[in-house]
Amino acid sequence: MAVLPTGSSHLELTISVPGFASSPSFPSSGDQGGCTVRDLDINQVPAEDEWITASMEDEEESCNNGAPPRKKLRLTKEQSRLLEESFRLNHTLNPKQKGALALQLKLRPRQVEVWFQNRRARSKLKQTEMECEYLKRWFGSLTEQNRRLQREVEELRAMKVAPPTVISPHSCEPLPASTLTMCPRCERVTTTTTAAIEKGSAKMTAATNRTATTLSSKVGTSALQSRPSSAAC
DNA sequence: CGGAACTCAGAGTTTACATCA
DNA sequence: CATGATGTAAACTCTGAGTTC
Repeated sequence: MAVLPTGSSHLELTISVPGFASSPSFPSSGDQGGCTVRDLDINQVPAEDEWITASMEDEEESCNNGAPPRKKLRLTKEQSRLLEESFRLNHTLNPKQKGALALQLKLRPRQVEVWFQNRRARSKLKQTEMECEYLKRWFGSLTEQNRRLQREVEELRAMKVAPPTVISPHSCEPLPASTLTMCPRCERVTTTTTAAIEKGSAKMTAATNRTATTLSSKVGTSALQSRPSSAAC
C-alpha cells in the first residue's frame, strides 16, 4: 500500500501559519465589552508574578460577581517558534523540561502544558483528516476496480451464451451448459459452468468488500496494491 | 493485596479574539 | 464603519490509566 506520509506518532505539521493566525502586527484591540479590564499588551509577555497579579486583579474587579472574565493570551511569534521547535523534538514534556521551557518563554508551566496538549490534539486531528482523505481515495479506486470486475463477469457470462454442446466421452450424454476454457498454466481444457462463474463473481465482490473493510483498521499496510488475480487450476 | 491520593494525558468543551462578508 | 458568522487557539473540565505509599 502506498504508505501514509507520516508515522503515526510523529506528524510534521507546519501549522505555524505565516502570521500565526493573528494579524502580523498584533493590533491591540484595547479593552472590550464594557468591563474595565486591564489592557494586557499581548506583545509584552507579562512576567510570572505579573500574570498572577493580573488574575488577582481581575478577580477583584470582575464585572460579573465572582466569575472573572477569562483573558486570552496570544503567544508571540518567537514563543510559538520555540514551542514548535521543542514540539518537534518531543511531543510530551517531563516536568523538568516543562519548567525550563516555561522559564525560557516567560510563561507559566501550566500554559506550556496546555499548549502541548492542544498541539498534540491538532496534530492528531490533522493526521485523522489525512487518513480520511486517503481512505476516500482508496475507496474510490476499489469501487472502480469492482466495477471493472463486474463488467468482466458480465462479458464472460455473455460469452457462454449458446455454448457448443459437449458430449461426455464417458456417458455419451451432453454436458451441462458450460464454456470451454484453456488454463494458461497447465494448458488443459476445462469446463466452466454457469454456477462456477457466478461463484467467482460473488467471490470477487466479497473480496473487494473485505479489502475495503479491513482497510480502515490497517491504514499504513501494503494492502492497497491490487494483486493480479491468477486463476488457480 | 486493596485502596486512597496523586499525576498526567487525552477527549471534549468553552471562550476570547481575529477575520471576513 | 458596524455587525454577525465563522475559524482558531488558549484554557478549561472530566475521565481513565499509571504510580506511589
